[in-house]
Amino acid sequence: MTAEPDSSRYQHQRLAAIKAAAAVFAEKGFHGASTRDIAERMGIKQGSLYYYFKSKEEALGEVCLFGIEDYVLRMEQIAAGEQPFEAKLMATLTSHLSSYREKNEALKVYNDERLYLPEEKRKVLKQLGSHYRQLLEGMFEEGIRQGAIRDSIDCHFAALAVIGICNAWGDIIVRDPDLDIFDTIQKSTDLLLHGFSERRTHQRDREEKPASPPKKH
Amino acid sequence: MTAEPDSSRYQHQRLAAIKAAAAVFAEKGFHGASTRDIAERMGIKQGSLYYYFKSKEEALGEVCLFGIEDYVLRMEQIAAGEQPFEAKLMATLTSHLSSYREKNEALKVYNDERLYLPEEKRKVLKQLGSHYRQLLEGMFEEGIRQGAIRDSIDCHFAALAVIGICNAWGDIIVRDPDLDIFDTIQKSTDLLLHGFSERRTHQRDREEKPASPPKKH
DNA sequence: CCTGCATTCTATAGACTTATAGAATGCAGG
DNA sequence: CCTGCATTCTATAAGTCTATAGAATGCAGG
Repeated sequence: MTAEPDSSRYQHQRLAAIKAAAAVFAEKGFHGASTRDIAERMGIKQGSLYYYFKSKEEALGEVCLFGIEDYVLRMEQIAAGEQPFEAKLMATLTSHLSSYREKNEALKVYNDERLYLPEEKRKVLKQLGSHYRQLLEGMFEEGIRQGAIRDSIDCHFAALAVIGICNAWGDIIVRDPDLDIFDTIQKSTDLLLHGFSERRTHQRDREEKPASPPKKH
Repeated sequence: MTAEPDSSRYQHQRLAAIKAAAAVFAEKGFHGASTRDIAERMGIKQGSLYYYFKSKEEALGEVCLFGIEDYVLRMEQIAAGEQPFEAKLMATLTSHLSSYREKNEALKVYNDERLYLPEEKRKVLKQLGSHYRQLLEGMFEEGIRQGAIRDSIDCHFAALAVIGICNAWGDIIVRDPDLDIFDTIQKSTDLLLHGFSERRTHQRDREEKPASPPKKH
């Protein structure tokens, strides 16, 4: 161990391995990617990878965990905050879509490949995912109590819809590095809050937009 | 050819092969599935599969095509119709989500695995997909002209969002055969049209809900 | 019954993969 | 300099997979 008690070169290289695996799995899929691909991407030989992972499957597990762990954490902070519902929703989208840029491909791998993990590992991830969804559901329930959203909203449906939209944009974000995330976040938040329909009356708003005169056809 | 000019046993079996491949690819992914898996599912031996496909890749191409071809057709009919915007949107969701049930897994395979096809085949599919999106964009433009939706809507964004939501639900539909599709269609259409927000004024509506008093927190 | 054709089978070549074992390398500290 | 440990390498066993070749099967019509 030379110097630090535990986190010397090993920890650093293991993380590099996880990131390499994330990139390769995201591009070729778990089964389409070979351990040689991963090793080559981090500049070592295929066999050496097994110094860091017991198996290819373990690598997948680590990538998936890496992909969601702190994005669940961020969701907890958002949910616990004091902002009004609209701000929380936007913060959620911001956090979720930003993950797709920052963490590169690990979140995508979690979404697309986790089901190739053995039952046991999948259960742990499933709980994290369920927790995320429940936080979101709680946010919607709070929104209803506060009168920010309609009380006819099915919170379970709403949470799944938000997650679904985020992941749909995630797919696009990962493949198109030029997409303006912030624009997407704003438009998506607006869509989720207000829908496409012409609002045919003033809301309570006194906002930035000069409110283009509600021309009807 | 025994009887019919062309579509004797061969055509029938080839379709069976495409469906078997769709099921297996959907479950295990293109690379995770073997030609043996496909053959076994249709009750023949691995080598016999090559009587129907030149390669595993060709099978993937056929599955993807099978997955979208007539769902694009249905979209054309919807777009060309005379219904108001709201009805067209709902028809779109109905068509899209129903495809996930009817066509079993082929549409899912199109979504998840088509990028493993060689450039050339992918281009054909991409055009079909783009066409679908353009039809949807046209629907939104028409909706704006008719005053059904806000003219601030970005039609390109809107089309991608609708497709994204449909595919997100598709993932869930394929894995959960008990999900009530019709309920999902209705809630999703409502979400897309009106959003989650409390509408704080009478629209033109005279609907069922007695409009719970807009309590603020 | 025999011939011809469509369909399926068996067997296998050749390539590629995961995972392991044991050797090499290089650095840290005595 | 030498020893010990962490890290990486080489080589390979054992298995799987795609695709092909040629044989078997069974049916239709003469």
